[in-house]
Order: sequence, then structure tokens, then C-alpha cells
Amino acid sequence: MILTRAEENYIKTIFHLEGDDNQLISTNAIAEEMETKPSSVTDMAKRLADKELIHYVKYQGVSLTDKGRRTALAIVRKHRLWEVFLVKKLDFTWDEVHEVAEQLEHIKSEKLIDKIDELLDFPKYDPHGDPIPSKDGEFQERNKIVLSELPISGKGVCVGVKDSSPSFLKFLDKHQIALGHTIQVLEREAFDASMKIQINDRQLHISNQIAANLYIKQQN
Amino acid sequence: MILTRAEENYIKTIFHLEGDDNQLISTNAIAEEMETKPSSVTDMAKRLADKELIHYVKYQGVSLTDKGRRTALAIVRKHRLWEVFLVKKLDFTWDEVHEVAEQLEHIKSEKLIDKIDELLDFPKYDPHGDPIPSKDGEFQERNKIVLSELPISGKGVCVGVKDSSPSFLKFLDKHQIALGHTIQVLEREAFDASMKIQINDRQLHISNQIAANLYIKQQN
DNA sequence: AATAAAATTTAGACAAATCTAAAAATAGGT
DNA sequence: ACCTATTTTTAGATTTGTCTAAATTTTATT
Repeated sequence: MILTRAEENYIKTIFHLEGDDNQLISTNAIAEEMETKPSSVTDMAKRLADKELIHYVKYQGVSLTDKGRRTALAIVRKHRLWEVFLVKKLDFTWDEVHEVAEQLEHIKSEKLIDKIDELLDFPKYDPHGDPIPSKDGEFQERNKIVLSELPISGKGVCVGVKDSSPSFLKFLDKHQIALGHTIQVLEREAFDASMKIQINDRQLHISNQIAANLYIKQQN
Repeated sequence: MILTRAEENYIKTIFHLEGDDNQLISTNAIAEEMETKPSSVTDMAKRLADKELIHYVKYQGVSLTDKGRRTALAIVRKHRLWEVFLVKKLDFTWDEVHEVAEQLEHIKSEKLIDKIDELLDFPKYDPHGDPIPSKDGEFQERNKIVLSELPISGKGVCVGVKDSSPSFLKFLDKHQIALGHTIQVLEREAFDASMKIQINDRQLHISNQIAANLYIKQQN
């Protein structure tokens, strides 16, 4: 089915808001996330329900149908593959890719995205550590935790970011924190939950706000 | 200035219809080229004139302003660079690239297209032999002629196609006619202007319809 | 120069996607 | 269970880009 750009963006947003729990998503939540008005969301909800991409219960909220979820995964796949392309082939930094990928994800050509996938050697994760759905919509989510949940002397590898805003990503670059780095918690302040960490062969003091947005794959 | 996709497509079409001669382009001509109605073209002409991208004289036709021409060249540049990318990096055939490039040309990111340009090592021509405008809108048109104008025993290199429809391009592939091949006219029929040609180390008989759509850079 | 034919524009309508303001439904607190 | 505050929907308007049908202008012909 051919969808408009607006329809695709709504589907993608609903997908991201659904997360793991099976609750209905409110029109308000969608409006806030997309920086639009709830009345606009209601209009679109009706259209998407007509196309059987979402279940829509008046005054209750929406959820993706199977068809909607497949559609969302295809868009997410394209977005993340383009992000990898921009970083690996065109030397974009990880804080620059989102905006351009938002446009590229709407290009309609199955062959194009499959060829990009092949050119990149079928990557499993995007530059922010988010998993790339396979062609048939399979997801390989890592079991990761945020750094702030790691106990003292706990150790792991940085595998992703929760917040992928340019400002956070630039902060990480500035302090040389990157995916693949090994991190160990050395000390944690009881007062503000800030912590001293060992990262590769350096030591660093970071706030809880930083630690709460770094995903770690725990070791032992 | 930010233009909509429709506006960009009109500008591009007007650019292609203008060619070298300095005549006004009729709304009818634009409508036919874009497979839309003349009344729609009139509407858009007013909007583009408001934005100072075209000169529009009621009942007479339109022409690009300098600003419009710069805009058109930027779009053509993107279109042709993406075509090269698709062929060189993703193994698309030259008959497959147009449709996808029609979408990619509207992606808004100066950095993206400059990086693509760099990745491709600053190509001068697209897969159909059409010149790629430089960043500042410079054009390096070759002085080429169509094969049907080449005299008997005249010789040259195939440097482009006039018709770049998939059917014509597939025909050329099938008969192993490609850019860069050396072609010499051996015989020409007075009746239908079909000709026997020497192409690389083969001989081939082609109709005038084919010869009239192959661009040749003449030698000697 | 008058008139017929062709091209072009206007007027009015429509769909997509959005908004504001008003109405309706739901949820929370006592 | 009621009333209020919040959320959600409806109604009506707007913009972009399109269409059809009618009106107007240009052009071509005699």
C-alpha cells in the first residue's frame, strides 16, 4: 500500500510510543511527540484506521495492527540503515544523521534499501546502538541496562544511547565516550547519584543524567 | 528558500523545456510534459512568479528567472549525482535509475549531496551522458551530434542518449551499445536512413530511430 | 476584418493535512 | 454519585495542489 509521508510519520511515532507494554496510545501523547495538535491526530487516526494500520477506539487511544507494525518496522529499518550509510560511507557524525535520515526513510524503492543494506554488509545496529529490523521485520534487541543501574564495580560495554539528541551526542564526543568502550563504575555519590567511572584507560566523573542515558551491556 | 516537491518539479520541467532557445514556455507544453492539466499549471505559475522563480506573462507563457535557473540547476545536479551513485555504488542499471533519482533529488541537505559528489570522485557526466552542473551551477555541455547526422565513414565515440526511456536503454544493452564505444558509419540506406555501423569490433545494422537518439562526439 | 479554432485562464470543487474554538466525553476527588 | 478539570472530538476554516467546466484571449483562416 502506498502511504503519504504524513501517514508514515504517524505510524512511526505510534510505533515508538508503544514500546513493549500493550497499552493504547492517547491522541495527546502522539500530538505532543509530533509537535502537532490533538485534533489533527484525531483526524489522522480515522484515516489510518480506515486503512487498517491502527486500531482506534474513540476517546481511548490507538494501537498498531499487525499491518501497521510491519509498516513501522519497514520505515525504522530504512531510517537506521540510512543512518549507518551516512556515518560509514559519508563520514557524517552520529549527531548529524537523524535529520537527513528522516527524509531518506520515505524514499520508496525496495531495491534501493536492500542494496544499501548489502553495501553496508548487513549491519545489525545503527550509529546510536539501536537494532536494525531485518527485511522480514525481525528485531534483535540486546539485553542492555542504563549505566545508572550498574552496581559499584560493575563492568560492561557501552552499546547505545537512550537520548540521541545532538546535544547529548556532542557531549559524549567531547568526553570521548563512544559505543564499544568498556566502562566500570568506580564510585557513586549517594547525594546526586553522580559517579566516577573507568572508561578504557581513563577515569571520568559523570552526572546521573548522563549515566541514565547510556546503555550498557553488562559483563559478568 | 524552501520549496515544495511540486514547486521543484515544475521548475525542473520548465528548465528542461527551455533548452537553449530563449522562448517563453506555454502552460500547455508544461502540462503535457508533466501529465497534468493546463489549469493546474496556471495556478502554479502564479505561485512561482510570486516567489520570483519564473517570469509569467498571462496568455504568453513562462521563463525562469536567474533565481529559478539556479534552483533548477541545483535539482538537476542532485538528480544526476544520485544516478551516478546508484549505478556506480549500488549496481543499478542505467534504465533503473531515473525513477529513484526523481525521489532522491528532493532530499534537502547540502552536506549530503556534496559528500555523495566526493564519494563518486566528482563525476562530470551522469549514466546517460548528461553533464552534471557543478556546485555553483556551471555546466560543461559537450559538443556532440546525433549519430544520424554523422556522414558516411564518419567516426566518433558514443557519449550520451537523447531518449533515456527504459525501453530504449534496454534495447542498447541488448545490442551491446554503451557509452564510450567507438562508432563508425559504414553504409546508410537512402530509403529509411537506417545504417550499418562499426561498433568496437562488431558490425551492426540500426534504424534511424536508434541513430537519432545516440549522441556522438565526433573524431577527426 | 470577421470569425472559427485553439490555447489559456477563471471559477468552483475536492482531498490531504493542518489549525482554532467550541462541544462532548472521560477521569479524579470529595 | 456528583461536579470539575482534563482529554478528546467535532465543526469550520486554511493552504497546497489538483481537477472540471465555463469564460476569455490569442491565433489562424478565409
